[in-house]
Amino acid sequence: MLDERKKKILQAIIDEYISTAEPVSSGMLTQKDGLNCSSATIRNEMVELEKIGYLDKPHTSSGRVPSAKGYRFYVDELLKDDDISLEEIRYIQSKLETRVNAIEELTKIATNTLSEITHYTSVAIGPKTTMQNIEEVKFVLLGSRMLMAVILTDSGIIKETIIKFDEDITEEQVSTLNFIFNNKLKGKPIDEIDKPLEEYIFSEMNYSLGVIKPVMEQLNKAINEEAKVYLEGANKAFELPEFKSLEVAKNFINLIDTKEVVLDLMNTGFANDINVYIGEETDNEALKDFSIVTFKHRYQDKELGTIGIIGPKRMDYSKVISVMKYISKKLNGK
Amino acid sequence: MLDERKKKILQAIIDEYISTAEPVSSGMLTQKDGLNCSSATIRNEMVELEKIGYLDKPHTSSGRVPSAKGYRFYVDELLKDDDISLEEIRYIQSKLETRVNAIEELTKIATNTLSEITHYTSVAIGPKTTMQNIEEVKFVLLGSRMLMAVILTDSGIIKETIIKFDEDITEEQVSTLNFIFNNKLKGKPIDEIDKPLEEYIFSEMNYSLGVIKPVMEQLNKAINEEAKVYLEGANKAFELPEFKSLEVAKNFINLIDTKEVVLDLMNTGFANDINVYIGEETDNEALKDFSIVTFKHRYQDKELGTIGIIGPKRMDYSKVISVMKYISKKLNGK
DNA sequence: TTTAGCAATCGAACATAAAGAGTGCTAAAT
DNA sequence: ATTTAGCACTCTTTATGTTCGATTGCTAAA
Repeated sequence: MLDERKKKILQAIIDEYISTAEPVSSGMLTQKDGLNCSSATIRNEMVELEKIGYLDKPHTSSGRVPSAKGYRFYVDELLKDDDISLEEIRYIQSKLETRVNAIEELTKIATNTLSEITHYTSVAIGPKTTMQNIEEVKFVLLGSRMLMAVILTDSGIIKETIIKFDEDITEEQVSTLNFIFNNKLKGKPIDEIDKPLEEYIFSEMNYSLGVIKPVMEQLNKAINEEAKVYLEGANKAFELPEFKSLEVAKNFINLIDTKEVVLDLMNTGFANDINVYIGEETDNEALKDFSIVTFKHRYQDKELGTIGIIGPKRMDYSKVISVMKYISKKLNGK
Repeated sequence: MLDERKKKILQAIIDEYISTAEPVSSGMLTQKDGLNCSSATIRNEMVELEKIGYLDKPHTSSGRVPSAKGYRFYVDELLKDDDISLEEIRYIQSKLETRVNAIEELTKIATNTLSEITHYTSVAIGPKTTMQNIEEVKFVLLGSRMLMAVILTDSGIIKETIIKFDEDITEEQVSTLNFIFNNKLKGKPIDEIDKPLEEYIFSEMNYSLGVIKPVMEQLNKAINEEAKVYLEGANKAFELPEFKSLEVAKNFINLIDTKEVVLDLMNTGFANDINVYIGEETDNEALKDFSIVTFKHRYQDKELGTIGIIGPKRMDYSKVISVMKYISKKLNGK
């Protein structure tokens, strides 16, 4: 579709624009290696590239700027692979090697590392608990009127919640609860605990356990709770030249404060790949100046959440994608 | 120290500036009720107020702006009390009435409410676990190589942590752990669990329980973990006129992203009062354009954390302080 | 002690000009 | 057929000046 020279020029323009944030002129490009032609020739090519929508011009007499379509072509076809240095690899390794006990912590570390290396803002959401199967539910009595329920799912996610009662709970009641839940629910999908439990209680216990109602209520609440969100390096964004525009800055803040838009995007996307959403591609006004790159965080191929980067449309896709691929692989293989 | 008229003028200037963010002119003030004199008289008074450092002038021919010292006088001497409407009281009540099971949730709700009502950004930090006494420690086996430890402190804070082992743990070992911890540690300060435990294990158990080391390590880690931080309404700040300045916006983002400065400030402050830090008063460059108001969140007089507001120097101290007082009282009395 | 009056000061808004960067097009060169 | 030199044209940026209005400080009268 695009001849070699056009590809080279497009790549050069995008690389240049990514690093300077300034419109790229034909004159500038003649100074690059590999392009053995005059500025006039480049100008002619630029008109072509603009015609097919890969480039934009802020105004008549300015240099060119990549369009969303241009970035898309760049990401899909021109990307340098493995744009990650040895130091970066070492740094990531050292961070991920930290011995952690809970998956949440690992997610946090990964998110932080991603932001550190790319210098962009990084977001993570925990897994949807509702999608997991129950491995084990344990109840612990705290004081005399408080119960903690700990749910362990088959992918190792741990979720705990507290249930308060207006009257004292006995150790015996706790044992009964533990018995019921662990015998009847093991391996069941977490969002379907109501039904088997109801059946069981009805058929074998004759509703004898009065504590079951508040427990079920609180468990349901805990399970359906929104996944936790981690945000790292929001301040880094403010060093970017695009944040000179108050409009852009404000949009960004709204994006990461309400989180809704970003999370929606993170919940779409394919499981086995890195997903790139470039500026206005998503048809969402709030995202027009930003790009989002996400991947599903998996451990031994079980989905544990989504981690993403949010940065300017002019983000260093090559680096971001390379680093993500590496982190994703490391997380999964651990 | 200040005669009545000067006080009135100062108050009028600050009130006006708080609501408009524009330098206040002598002419403007003559239109206010209660000041029955000409603009020239007010001008004379203004020079006086400027001389003692309560007012500033952006430039020679502009109106006056309150200085940090001016705000300080305003907060200490001129504040309208109970600047809170019936609707606001109702709103706060309805929010705080929500039945919650964990203290963390209540803190979150209070923080959110505070931000909603004042329209400023609100921050909360949980209590320092180290300052509490242990009420109960419970261990739960999850799977075969994972242990969850749940610590209940005397002020009702619950802290849980996960310990992973390289070999299987038996239910018996768990029982032993529960026995040791609950018999030897009840009522002890949480940051001193090592010593009595060590003594006990040494004298009565002869180090027989091999699992104790990783448990202690992880417990210590959990106890000394930084307190959780809640942030609400960061985006609201961007509606303020002072955020037209990119400099200010950037400072703000850094403040709430790194959090360090704000948390330091929140950790100082007196327990029984509302603490106000106005702009450059703190000698911290990053805070020069902002004010911070904090209070200790208590329940039945036990300290549960700190909640604060961060807003422009020109914040509505009267409203913020009134609302805080009310929320503080409500939280404590619950 | 207060106030009217007024010159002086400064910022904001607007207009204008000059400089510089970059383009598109034309016509010549390869 | 392609490439390129040359040049007019366009648009931004920066600097400069001008006007307008708001507000002050000061002086002198009330």
